[in-house]
Amino acid sequence: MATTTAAQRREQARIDYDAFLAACPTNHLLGRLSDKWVGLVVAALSPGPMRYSDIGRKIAGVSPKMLTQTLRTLERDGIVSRTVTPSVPVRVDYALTPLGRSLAGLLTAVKQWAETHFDEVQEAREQYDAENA
Amino acid sequence: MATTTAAQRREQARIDYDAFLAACPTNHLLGRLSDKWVGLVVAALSPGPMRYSDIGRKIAGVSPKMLTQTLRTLERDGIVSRTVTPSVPVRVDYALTPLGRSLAGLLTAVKQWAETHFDEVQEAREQYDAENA
DNA sequence: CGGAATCCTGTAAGATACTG
DNA sequence: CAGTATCTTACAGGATTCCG
Repeated sequence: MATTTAAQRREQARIDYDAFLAACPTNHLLGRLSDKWVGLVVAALSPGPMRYSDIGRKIAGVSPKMLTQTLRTLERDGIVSRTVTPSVPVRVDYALTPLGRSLAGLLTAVKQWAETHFDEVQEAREQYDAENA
Repeated sequence: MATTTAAQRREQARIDYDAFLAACPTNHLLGRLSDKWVGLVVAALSPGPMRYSDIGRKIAGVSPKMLTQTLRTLERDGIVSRTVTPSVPVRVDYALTPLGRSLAGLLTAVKQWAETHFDEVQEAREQYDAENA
């Protein structure tokens, strides 16, 4: 009998499941939204277009690497647009696309849910922590 | 003049910002939602209560460690309830709380957004990849 | 100014084995 | 059955430095 019993079967299942998850739009979107900086960048860009370093200043604490990385993936997904103005010092503006504004609306919905139920979560936590002294 | 110019200033800003983010309900919720397994567990529990190993079997590819960890944090946040029945082999049931069902509703909203705009994202990506051969 | 390339490190996921 | 304890990796995130 093969020794493939517990571990290998689960590993295979995980591979299949990862593929399934990668193909799942919802899961993918959640991964995107949950990214530490994505929410902040979208929020920063909501009022209007901004330059690279303005975003960096507004977000305060982001390294250039992460800012670029975040903006790149958002640009690739059609969430933000990138406009280069080849003046003497280069000028690059970022703005939300229509799709990006739609995403901002979704974030607003999440925000409202969070604000509505935040105290319930807090209460549940305090109770849980009290019970598990 | 002090040598604290670029790096240290940003580090300080990051500390402040981390505190700000930790206190932000929206950001915190996003972090929770984005957790790889949370969405799956909530989805698995949506139809009704389930036992520990049933969830593990349904999710397929989750290690006992991650399953327990996920369930614990969800329980602490008041998203799921944990019921122990001290029979001969112990039996533990997990179920969504009202708050958990509310969260499931939010996930549904996210899902709908994802399904609605997924093709736009796909298109944007293909175009982006084509331009950056 | 707006990035790209490189290296380094902390965290956290996962495998594995064991317990009440 | 329902976990816990431990170990090991992988990779995201950040500092730093240099280029167009």
